[in-house]
Amino acid sequence: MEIKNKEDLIGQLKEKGLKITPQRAAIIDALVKNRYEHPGATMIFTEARKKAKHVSLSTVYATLKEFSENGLIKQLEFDRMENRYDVDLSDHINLICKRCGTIIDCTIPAPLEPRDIARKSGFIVTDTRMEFHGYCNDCLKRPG
Amino acid sequence: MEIKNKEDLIGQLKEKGLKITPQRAAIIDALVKNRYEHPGATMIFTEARKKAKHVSLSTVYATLKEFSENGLIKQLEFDRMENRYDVDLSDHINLICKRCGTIIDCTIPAPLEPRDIARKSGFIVTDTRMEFHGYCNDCLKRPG
DNA sequence: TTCCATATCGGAATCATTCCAGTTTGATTA
DNA sequence: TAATCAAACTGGAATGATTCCGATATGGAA
Repeated sequence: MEIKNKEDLIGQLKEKGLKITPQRAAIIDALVKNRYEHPGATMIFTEARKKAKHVSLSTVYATLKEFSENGLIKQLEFDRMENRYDVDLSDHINLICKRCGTIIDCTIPAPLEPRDIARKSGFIVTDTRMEFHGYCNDCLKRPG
Repeated sequence: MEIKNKEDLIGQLKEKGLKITPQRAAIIDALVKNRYEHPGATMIFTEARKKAKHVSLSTVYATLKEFSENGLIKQLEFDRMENRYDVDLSDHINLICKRCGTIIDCTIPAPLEPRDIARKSGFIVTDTRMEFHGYCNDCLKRPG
């Protein structure tokens, strides 16, 4: 499941027991069509409106959250910038431009060497962010 | 410069031509003293107040931003959670608990294998975040 | 001591995101 | 095909971390 299309995502929705609505179809369209832009909620809202006239921003947010939580897409979180969404769930590095916000997928495997990245893509790495999210030992022991 | 203390940071301030104020000294104290907690602005504010009675939250934010931009500390950015600050600028992985927000430093080198991390630390990785921030090719060509 | 660029201040503004309470609807079942 | 209801949608209000603002204070060079 490297390259997901609309049908794949709708299939996943059904599997999870989630409903397929015109709004969701339009949002999926927007996500797939603009996959390389790693669109944010605003762009998805604008794009989705072209297909389904009646989509609200609240719905776009709720839907993107729902999709993320169900593993259909990945949410790339930021601080003073809109979150962005990625349909490509495979392991890859995101090259994020501090100036223009462009996000480029980088599939160079294993040894994460900023120098290699730079040489191969022309991207200059000033700051690396490598985080693993999950559950710490203490929380795993604690019930709840 | 693996383990930074108060004097190191004040030295860096001088080097950069930044002023040393009671507020900044108190903020540096808070940063160093709570380094393993990776404190957020609120905790730094509370801690700094214990030393310097007159520090405002605005100043804390401005100062942390200033310090981050000048490379004295590293800002760990989040979406719906306070940003956190790290005095340790060496390459390391941050293990972030999704439930309690604890941030644990992980100094395992090279091949970033979630399984290894889990085995060595008892941390269960559900989500990896590896991002390189910098400048893309297009932006480098463009003037400004 | 003077001086001024830099810091600090509190309060208002920002803005992406979430919450809420009321309405609509997909899709299951009879 | 209609009835049913949990799930989804809606717009507007609320949230909350962070930034902005214009005024005031001050570190440290001369």
